[in-house]
Amino acid sequence: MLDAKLIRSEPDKVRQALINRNNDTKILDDFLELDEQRRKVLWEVEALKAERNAVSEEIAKMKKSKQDASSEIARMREVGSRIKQMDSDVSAIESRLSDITFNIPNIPHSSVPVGADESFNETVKNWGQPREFGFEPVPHWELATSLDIIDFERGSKIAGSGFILYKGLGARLERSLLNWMLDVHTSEHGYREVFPPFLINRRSMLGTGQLPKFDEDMYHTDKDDDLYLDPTAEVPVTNIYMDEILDEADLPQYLTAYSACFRREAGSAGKDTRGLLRVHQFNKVEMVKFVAPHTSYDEHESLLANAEAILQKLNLPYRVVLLSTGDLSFCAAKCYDIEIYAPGVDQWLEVSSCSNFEDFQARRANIRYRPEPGAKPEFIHTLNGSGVALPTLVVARLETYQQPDGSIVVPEVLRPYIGADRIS
RNA sequence: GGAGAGGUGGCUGAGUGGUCGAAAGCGAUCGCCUGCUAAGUGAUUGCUCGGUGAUAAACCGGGCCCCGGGUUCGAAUCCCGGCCUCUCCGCCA
Repeated sequence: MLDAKLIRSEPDKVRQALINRNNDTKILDDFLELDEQRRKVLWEVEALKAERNAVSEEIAKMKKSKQDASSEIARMREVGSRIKQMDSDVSAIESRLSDITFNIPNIPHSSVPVGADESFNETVKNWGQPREFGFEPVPHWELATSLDIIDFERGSKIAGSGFILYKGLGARLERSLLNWMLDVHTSEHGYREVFPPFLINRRSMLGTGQLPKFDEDMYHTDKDDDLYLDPTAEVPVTNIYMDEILDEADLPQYLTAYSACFRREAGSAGKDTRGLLRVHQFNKVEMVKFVAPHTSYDEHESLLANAEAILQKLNLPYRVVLLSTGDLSFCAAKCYDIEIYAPGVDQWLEVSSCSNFEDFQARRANIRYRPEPGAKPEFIHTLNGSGVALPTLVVARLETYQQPDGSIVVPEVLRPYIGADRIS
């Protein structure tokens, strides 16, 4: 969320950000009005409390010297009940205000192209050449089904459509990719591995911004637990330091984690959802960074490079897209998407999203650090990027490395993990 | 799931209705002392909201002793609910 002081003092900046994001600005006006109201009521109730504190102290003294304090007590009884009423007014206002604040998106960074939708996104890099085929490449669901490495029908039978059953070398490939990516990030990119819970409480979901806006995209446990299935390891990993004040020496901190990811992806059906293109449960390796504010844009570039390295090692052509203000996600100040080419479906598919949230998530999750010993705590900056998401990676992998006979070549780097050089 | 114990500042830990934002110790910061280190010594040392002010320093006020309610003129302290931790029992991959 944004700093209330910033919204108050520079409302035009916030208004412009909302316009650039193609959002309604009414939310800003609601905030300003309610914020004014809050301070007015707060001022009154605090004056009453100050009086109560002072008189209570006098009462204590009078009682000690055996004086009669009954008229003061009677008066304070009145004051007390007014305070009670006003306190409940304040908390009603504050809860409405926090609903509003939690729904105001981040302000895009100045380097983000301004535009209402994805047509304003900028491709900033192309790497590799899509492979030339001497035959017609087939989509991954055909390859995987005929090789019996993914069983879409039985996956649906067990859980429903969008839930995938990997078999044999398909399962092995899944596991190999996860292990290999984690190994690359930990041994070559300086990340520390963590293995987080997959069920997440409400507070954490608020902290990283999945709630309150995207409730309907999340799986939620029934009964009284009030737990969400994690939609990405970003959530549990970023919230590791919720409500903490880190030392400057603790930064920067690079964490990487595998998690299964659960998303409803409600309303989707049709051509773009076949095979692995849109699933409700998938595997992903995520990278999360906690950094000092002045370093976050450099850290953002190296985060992107860490994700790119995975694709380069697999020799999969990709492009890097800088998202425009209209396509930028709610919490992000700046975001690069990495898309890989999948020849069988002839599409560029998002395989990673690398975002700098600046202090937006840190403020929600209350994650701070001391710039130096004894200094006032400041909010840190958080970043994260997929490193990378498996479904689209597997799609591109299968389709790119397919052979005329329907078998699939295993890239060099994965052979030690899979224990085979070809899936056939 | 059942029974019990407990949750106080960066840490240890005292505090059962008023002068307690909280003793003491440790740690940390700044200074003094010291050939260096250690020891000693003095001072400082929480977070947050609002106001005045320059979105400074400083000052004034509110709130915070796990969280939320309640009792009371007044709550770290009493009562209720919740969360978490530990111990024992049960169940279990």
